[in-house]
Amino acid sequence: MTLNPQTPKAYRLLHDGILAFARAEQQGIRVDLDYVEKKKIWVTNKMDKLEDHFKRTNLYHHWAHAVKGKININSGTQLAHFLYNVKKIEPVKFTVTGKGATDEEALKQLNIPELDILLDRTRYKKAWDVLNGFEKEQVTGFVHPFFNLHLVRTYRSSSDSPNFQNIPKRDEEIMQICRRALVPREGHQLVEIDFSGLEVRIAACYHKDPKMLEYINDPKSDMHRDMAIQIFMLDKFDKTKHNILRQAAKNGFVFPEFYGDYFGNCAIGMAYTWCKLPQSKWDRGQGITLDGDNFTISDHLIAKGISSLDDFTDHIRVIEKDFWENRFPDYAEWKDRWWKIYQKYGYVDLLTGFRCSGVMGKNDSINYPVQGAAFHCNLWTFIELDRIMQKEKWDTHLIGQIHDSIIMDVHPAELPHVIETAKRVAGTDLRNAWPWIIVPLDIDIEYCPIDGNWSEKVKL
DNA sequence: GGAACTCGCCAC
DNA sequence: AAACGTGGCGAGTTCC
Repeated sequence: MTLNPQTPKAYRLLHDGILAFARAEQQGIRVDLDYVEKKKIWVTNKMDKLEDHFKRTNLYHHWAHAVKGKININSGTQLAHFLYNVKKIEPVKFTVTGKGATDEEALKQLNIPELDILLDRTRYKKAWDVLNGFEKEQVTGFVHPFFNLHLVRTYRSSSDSPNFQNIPKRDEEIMQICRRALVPREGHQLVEIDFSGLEVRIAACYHKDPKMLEYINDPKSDMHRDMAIQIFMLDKFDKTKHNILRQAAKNGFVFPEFYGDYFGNCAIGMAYTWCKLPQSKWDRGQGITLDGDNFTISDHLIAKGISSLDDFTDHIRVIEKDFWENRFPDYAEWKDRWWKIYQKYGYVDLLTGFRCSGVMGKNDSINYPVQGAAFHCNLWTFIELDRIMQKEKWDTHLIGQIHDSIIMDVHPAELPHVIETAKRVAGTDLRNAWPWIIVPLDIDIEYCPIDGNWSEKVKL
């Protein structure tokens, strides 16, 4: 892609950003090499046991026979051929090239217990790959991930060698295995600051939808809670019992809708990923259990008259229509307007002074400027903290960044000052520098114990 | 023997 | 009518 800053200030942001990132790259992140070495063996053992278990199944022997002994359990291609051509199972999911898929979602739905062993092994293999990456890239006990500003078409950053922006987090066990490897310098602690709801807030700077601004400005309001109530037809929202449904609404409906997805995919995603419900007709007792109740999500939905994925999809269709027509009409209008601008001029401009051009679809023309400008808020904050860190000669260092967050290796005595500074830079200075930010911005802080590791991160 | 591709999976 | 944005990386596979 071609970098396309339209103003000296925009150019300057990248120039200063590269220099600040270079300092973080040079600093690096400390790795517990003893741990990595031992844990890789442990993970290998785990994988071997699962492999042995799988090798004792009939499915394995059929597969081995089908490929004349040249079986490779790491090969999705081979598995697809065996399942869909040899065994003639009808795929429930297809890849972009139209072949039967063998990812987790596809295999789970085949209801073949033997395949669960294979899927479990894949989890550990992922962990092994991450640990191996740290080991391969470390130099005298430190990894030095690169943070690139010239590779992403939305003007976000990328990271490599190792990629510091995709270390497992969601799967608790795999997260623990991987993040335990990253530690602070002696006597220090790892701290992460992250912007709350950054992309949603920056999007609001473009479309200025009053309902969205209300959600952002009123700390008592909660868009995801409201959507959970609507989607799952809750009479009363219980913070602990229904938190999983709030997560489902947020990550399965609200965010995909903002990215340009539609109700069909959202319904499938929410039913499968979050509620653990099958694609067929739902029976009572299926799916996740609502915390503190002897009551599953299917019990609840069936009682509300929704007893299959088809019913649920119809339901989400209505909610989508309401979402864009009644809840966020100005946001919806902005999306159409922005797409028309792209169609007329062939480019869209970011609020931060950059231009996106080239062939784009509607979703791109809406997503790129939001993603880019949101990241630039994080970049500006990174640059400013880096500048202050040098000027005040902190024994605290910026060591990484993940789109809307900054990771630091902090001297404990400096922690209060670092937090205070970060809150001021992100919450006040940034808005003063960029008056187009018409929404409040704030950061959440997470920290690890002194001499702890990155898996021990907790909210302040 | 390496480049290019596909697939799957991790993050935001 | 059609239908999810941005990356990196490993492994397997195919092509030249």
